Amino acid sequence: MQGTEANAGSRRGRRNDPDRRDRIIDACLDVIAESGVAAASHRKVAEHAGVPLGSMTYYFDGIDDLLRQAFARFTATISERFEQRMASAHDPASALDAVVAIVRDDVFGSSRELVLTHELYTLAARERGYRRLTAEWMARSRAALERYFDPETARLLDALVEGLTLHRALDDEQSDSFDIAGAVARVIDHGDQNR
Amino acid sequence: MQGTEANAGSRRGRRNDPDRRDRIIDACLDVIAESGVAAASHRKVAEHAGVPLGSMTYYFDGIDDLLRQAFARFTATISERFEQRMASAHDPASALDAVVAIVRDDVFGSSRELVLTHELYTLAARERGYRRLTAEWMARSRAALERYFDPETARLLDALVEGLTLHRALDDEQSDSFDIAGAVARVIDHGDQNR
DNA sequence: GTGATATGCGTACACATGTACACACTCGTG
DNA sequence: CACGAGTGTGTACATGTGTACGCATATCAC
Repeated sequence: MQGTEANAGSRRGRRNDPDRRDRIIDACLDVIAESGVAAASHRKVAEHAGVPLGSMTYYFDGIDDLLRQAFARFTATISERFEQRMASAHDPASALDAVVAIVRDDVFGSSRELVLTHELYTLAARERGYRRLTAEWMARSRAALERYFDPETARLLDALVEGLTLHRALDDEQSDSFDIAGAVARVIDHGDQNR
Repeated sequence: MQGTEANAGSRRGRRNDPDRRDRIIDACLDVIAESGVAAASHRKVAEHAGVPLGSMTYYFDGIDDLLRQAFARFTATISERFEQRMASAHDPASALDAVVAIVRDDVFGSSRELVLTHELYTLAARERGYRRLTAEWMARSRAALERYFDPETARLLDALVEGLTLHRALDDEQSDSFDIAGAVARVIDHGDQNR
């Protein structure tokens, strides 16, 4: 149905020059962040990446493939960074600090990641394929949190972070003065933070 | 720049038959829920609503106008329902029950509202015009919560609900067994619930 | 040098889109 | 009955889209 030839995937050229592939994926994420998934056309991405249009279908099996790979890279990058930051913590208290710092950076940092995240969420809310990506992402961040908190607290923390980020993103003013650390502490204080 | 004629808005016909307008908006939301904002074209919405293509530009000033009005109706509907449910509560405890019930319904109910919400969030994350909509929406739900909880708790609750909904939407399994009531209570118990 | 083979790209094509605009049609007024 | 203003629609057009495919170019064995 969707592969035009049965053996196309593995035979049609070795797909050299991974640098170029990477550049295309990066450009794709840039375009999505700037103008949305809907605007991420072969032509626009190609122009942004400085590659000819023909390269698009050469390096990727259609635009769906490109989008999927772009978001896969995005979630991988974010997850890695999250795990790195969490790994530098050595007890629940410093883990909390790390969480707060991450929220801060996601919130005050460039809106690029925020927009990309929402674009992915939207795709995931409708298509199961992308939901695999978001589910894995969430699982990884929960796992990182569970090194310092019990599972229920970890889940709650994760949800809270998500919600706070959302609120900040969708409300222009208002949230500036919000005390992130206090909110997080309030969720934690109550529970029994173990291990 | 974007109005073709200066007086177009108020003069070009009285735009009768509001029923038809409404039907188009409903159809638009249906299409968005089913296939996303990107797929909500004049033609598809027209077909879905059972109106000719020409009606699209007749009743709305282009597709942006249609989308904006569709989402405006969506947020208004949701907000009203939320306020109604919250109004039926008479003390913090029953208000909590109402919140839990709403989360349940949003989570287990049809995915339509969930998908629409994400589509709107995505738009809002990138365009200020839609952010006005989401900001107002959030303000209304916070105000409803503040009838029973102090502002900080209300904000936290709101964020938590948002986060939980998100998690449930983006993770196929896993969240089934999650204890919503417990999570909400945990946020509340700690704080001083006043008024 | 000479051919062969894999790599990469320019281009064309069928199709979908938003929107404008000329045309029917209705209906109330004289 | 005549007619004219206003309501609503069919259609055409310019533009942008994904993708296939024929052709150029580089690389390498001999």
